[in-house]
Amino acid sequence: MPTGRKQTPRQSTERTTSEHRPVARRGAGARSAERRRSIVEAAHAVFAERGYHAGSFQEIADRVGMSQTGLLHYFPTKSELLLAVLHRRDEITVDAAPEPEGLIQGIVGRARANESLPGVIELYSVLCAESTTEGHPARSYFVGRFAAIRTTYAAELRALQAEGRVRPGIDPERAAASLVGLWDGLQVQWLLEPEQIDVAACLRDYLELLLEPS
Amino acid sequence: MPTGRKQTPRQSTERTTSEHRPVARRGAGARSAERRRSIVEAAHAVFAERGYHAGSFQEIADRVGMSQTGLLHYFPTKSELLLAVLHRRDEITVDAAPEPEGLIQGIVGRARANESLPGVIELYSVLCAESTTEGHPARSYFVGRFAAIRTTYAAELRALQAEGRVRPGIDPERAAASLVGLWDGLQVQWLLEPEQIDVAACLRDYLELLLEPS
DNA sequence: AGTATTTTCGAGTATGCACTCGAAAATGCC
DNA sequence: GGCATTTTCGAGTGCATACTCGAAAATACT
Repeated sequence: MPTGRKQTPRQSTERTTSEHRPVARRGAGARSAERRRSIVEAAHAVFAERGYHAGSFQEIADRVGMSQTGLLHYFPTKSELLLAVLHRRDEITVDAAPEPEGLIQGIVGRARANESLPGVIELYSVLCAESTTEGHPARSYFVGRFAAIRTTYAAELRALQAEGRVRPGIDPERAAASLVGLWDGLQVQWLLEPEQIDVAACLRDYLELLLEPS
Repeated sequence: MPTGRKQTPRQSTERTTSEHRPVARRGAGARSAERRRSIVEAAHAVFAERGYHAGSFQEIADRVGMSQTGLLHYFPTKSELLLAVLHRRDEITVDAAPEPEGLIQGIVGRARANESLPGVIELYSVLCAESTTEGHPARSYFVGRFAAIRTTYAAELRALQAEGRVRPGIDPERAAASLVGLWDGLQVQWLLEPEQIDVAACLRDYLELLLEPS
């Protein structure tokens, strides 16, 4: 057995996720939520730039302007902080996602919007691939997230199929997985060479291939 | 400025890449090449399982059955070892790639073949995303590799287009980037849930959408 | 003002990391 | 056997890491 990493779990007696503090409301408490938010924000940036393993408490603490130990008061372990960042990211993208339009408009629009916030994409792409490594704390998060997105897209495609608007011979499940994969794969290329890759245009091309010319 | 990482470059006086030792051929020399190969092999496995940052000289040395310092005799820096691994990977996949068939057969066949060697895919997916982080030693490798693959595919698509075998309205450059992205993105999902994703089938679906039904 | 509570941090622990140094052991040519 | 060279490693360096401990400072409710 090779060395391996320690990363003790630490049980985390309460307030594991982040919301609904128990009951106690004494002392300087109002500032707490704000602090947590700014920490999560800084952690988001650091994990996006460096990845989970290479990102450190120290750097996050530096950015937020407090000591490393002060930070540990809010997030006692690194993986807890990571999960808080990921869930925060969900909130952000859900908030910024009315998606009232059809499948094409919605996806292409979101892809265009993503171009202006590269940090979010970077976090997603880097952590997503990193999470396939052994014992990564974000693994189950990404497994669940991918499954959810795939079923959502598959349902939308089946609905369009019922209207006869999908080109014949398309399998909705496979097309949903392909759509997700295409998006993520293009984003990685875009991160490496933003000039060369037009994520939204490629996605539109693909979706137009899927749908009936009508 | 936050802490940051050291990672001194170290100049590497000679034999930077790996091949063509200078002239000296004395002492126990024949074993050297074999050793290097087994080290690169072990490093390949470790980087695939853990990524570059989380993978360590110590674990690689353990697997190859030698001391960490002994390993450093062959690869004086970690990034040199990484690049050796990546170039070795190129050799492997080029060797196993006759690709005499057409675009579809070739790509789908290679995707199927990849299913039996998950380590190779894992290495590729993990390092590729990791390389988008700041100052990653594999960044330029992946930039170059993506560009090369895209131009290859784009050329093949243009050739098919000249034969009238491509569905009208397809942009070869964007389709090439999409093909690469689709493949990579699907592989990440496959790494997370091998049962749920059929990479080769999805690729075939996409390629059949690109080409004229004929 | 007093006090319970929260927030913050300085100092420390144990560990892992890439990498250095210097020398012993192994090896092959003469 | 002698010798130049290569291969190997033990010991060490300096640094970064996640995380602990205990106490001081800040805060707000009474």
